[in-house]
Parts: sequence; C-alpha cells; structure tokens
Amino acid sequence: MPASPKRPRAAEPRSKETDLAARVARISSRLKDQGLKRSGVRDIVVEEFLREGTHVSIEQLLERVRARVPGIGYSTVYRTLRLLVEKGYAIARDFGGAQTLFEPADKRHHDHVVCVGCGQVREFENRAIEALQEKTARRLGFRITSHRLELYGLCAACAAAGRGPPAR
Amino acid sequence: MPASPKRPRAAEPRSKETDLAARVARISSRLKDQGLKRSGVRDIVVEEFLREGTHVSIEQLLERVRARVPGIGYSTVYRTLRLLVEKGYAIARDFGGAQTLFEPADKRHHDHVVCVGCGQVREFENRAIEALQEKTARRLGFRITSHRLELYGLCAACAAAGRGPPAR
DNA sequence: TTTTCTGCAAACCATTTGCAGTTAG
DNA sequence: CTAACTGCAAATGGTTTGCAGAAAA
Repeated sequence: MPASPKRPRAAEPRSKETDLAARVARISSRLKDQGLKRSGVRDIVVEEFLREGTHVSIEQLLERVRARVPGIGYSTVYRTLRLLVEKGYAIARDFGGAQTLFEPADKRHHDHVVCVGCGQVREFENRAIEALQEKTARRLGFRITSHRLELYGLCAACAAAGRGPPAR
Repeated sequence: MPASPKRPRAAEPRSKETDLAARVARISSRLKDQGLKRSGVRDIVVEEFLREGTHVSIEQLLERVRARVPGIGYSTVYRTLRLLVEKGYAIARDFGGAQTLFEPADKRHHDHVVCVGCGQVREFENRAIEALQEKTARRLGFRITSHRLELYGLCAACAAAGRGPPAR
C-alpha cells in the first residue's frame, strides 16, 4: 500500500486553525448559555482576536476582520471586545497611548515591558515581585484584587539605534 | 515686657503658606527664565496645585481656583498643568478612571495603592521591588527609563463594609 | 414572533486648539 | 510694540449609544 502519512504517536496534533475554531466555539457556546445569540460576525471578530494573541487595538482588529467581513463597522468590534472583557475572555490594557489594547484572558498572568522607542510590548512574569507587592499592600491594610506593573524603556535595538521616545 | 512668643531655637519655622509662596515664586521665576511671562492667574493655579499636594483632577483644581479667580476657564487650568508636566514640576497619573490626576513632581519616588471601593490613593516605596524590576528588564535587554506600579484592592474600611468596586 | 445583533450616524467626554482681546516686559 | 496669556467656543479623537433593519432562536 502507498505510504500513509506518519502521525506522532501520542495525540493527534490539532492544527493551529482547528484549535482556534474550538476556542471560538467554546466561547460562542458559553455566550449562548447566557441568553446571547450566536452570530457569524461576532465569531469572526473573536477568532481574529484570538489569532492575534496579544495587544491588539480595535483598529488593527477591525482591519483584519474587514478582510473577511467587508461591511463591518467600528461599533461591532467595540461591542464585541467589550463583551469579551465583561465575560472574562479578554483583558483591556492601557499603555498610555491613545487607544486601548486587548489581549486574550486565558494566558498565564504576566506584566509588561514597553519599548518607548518602537512601541513593542514584551511580557514577563516574576513571582518574587508579586510576593513583595502582596506583602507591601497587606502592610498598608489593603487586600489586593489586581495590579498593574509596566516597565518603560528602550529595547536593545532602539538603544543601539539611539532612538528615543516619539518626538513630542 | 510682655511675654513674646517663643520661637524654636534652630531655624525660623516658615509657615506652610510662606513655604508655598516660595515654591510658587521659584517655579514662576524659572518659567520666566525660559521666556515665558509671569501671570497672576497661573501663579494661583500653581499655588492651589501645590497646596493640594496629591492626585488632583483638573476639575477639582478648577473648583479650588474658581474660588479665587471666578472667571477662569477650563483651558487655562489644562494649559497650566500641561506646562507644569512639560517642565517637570508635575506628574500626570492615569489610574484607570476617566480623568487624569496630577501630583507635584518634587516628591520622593513612589508607587500607588488604589482602593477600588472608595477611590483613595495611598503611596508607598519599595526598594526591593525596584531592584527586581531593574534586573528583570535587563534580562530582557531593556534599559528602563520609568515604570508604573499600581496595586488595586480594598482598603481596610471598605473591606470591612463589604464595599466593592463601583457598580458596573 | 421576539430578542439579539449590526451598521450608521449622532452623541459623549476629557482634552486640545483657534481666535480675538488682554496683559506682561 | 511684541509675544505670551486668557476665556470662549469649536474641534479632536477614542469610544459609546440610539435607531431601524437583518438575523437567530
């Protein structure tokens, strides 16, 4: 018989796309459980949002979605993202720029380093810092529910190029 | 002779007001050195801003200044605060609320704990956290120029009262 | 059918800016 | 006089909302 494609022994390796579709379906179905109606347009927004994976602006997202749903308007993207944030599927981040950036909520907790030269955002995680935050807050009588830690500076490339913050 | 008021032996204790006036004068004079013109209205805005000392919104500040300069408009306060920020006399903070809050820049560096129940903002300083931030950033190839650390949670009073974040 | 979703245009809201008159140097 | 300052009203720009028609349950 002709050589059939080898498959890795453990689990069928779901393709990125299959995986994406599954995540979209899961969210869509949970929303339906809450009385909302399924919508093709919304599914596409959610899919493109999840595909992006990190720190998208409404505008960037709109652009990507427009490629598939030419007539879609700003409001739908705004409304969908607000819904995702409300339901806990997305996190809204404000890094000081004009617009809000969004990222999927199903990632590990992390903080951000932002390059003031090129605007790139990198993530990091530091248990020691978190622990100190907790301790500090407790000392002040606060019970912390969330925090925000952002480091601003120049990435290696920008520092080498002598680039600085965008002209003011 | 009648008992004259005792004065502490070291230095004449400048009153809060005298001190305030001096700080205003110093800023005003430095601004003049840079080609700007002195202005009574601006001096008052600066004075009320410094008197407040922490985390004022434009609106709060406008209210205080209006008590002394009834006809003053929003734009003047906005322009003055922007000037103070540009020249390094004020720091603009965005704690997630609608409006920007301002605080004098001549304070020690510090971070903030914000109560999501009552909105109060407390300051703290933690060298250990700062050091870890530096180290973390360096590991990622970044040279940090500034950072932002905010802890959000409930203060003791709000926790006791079972208060939560403002109704959504 | 009934309710949610969607696109469009208008509304919002904090902040900025253009303009014409006022004031400091 | 000249350039900076001020109040006002209009403009900005990201985000939200009201409305009427389209689509899902």
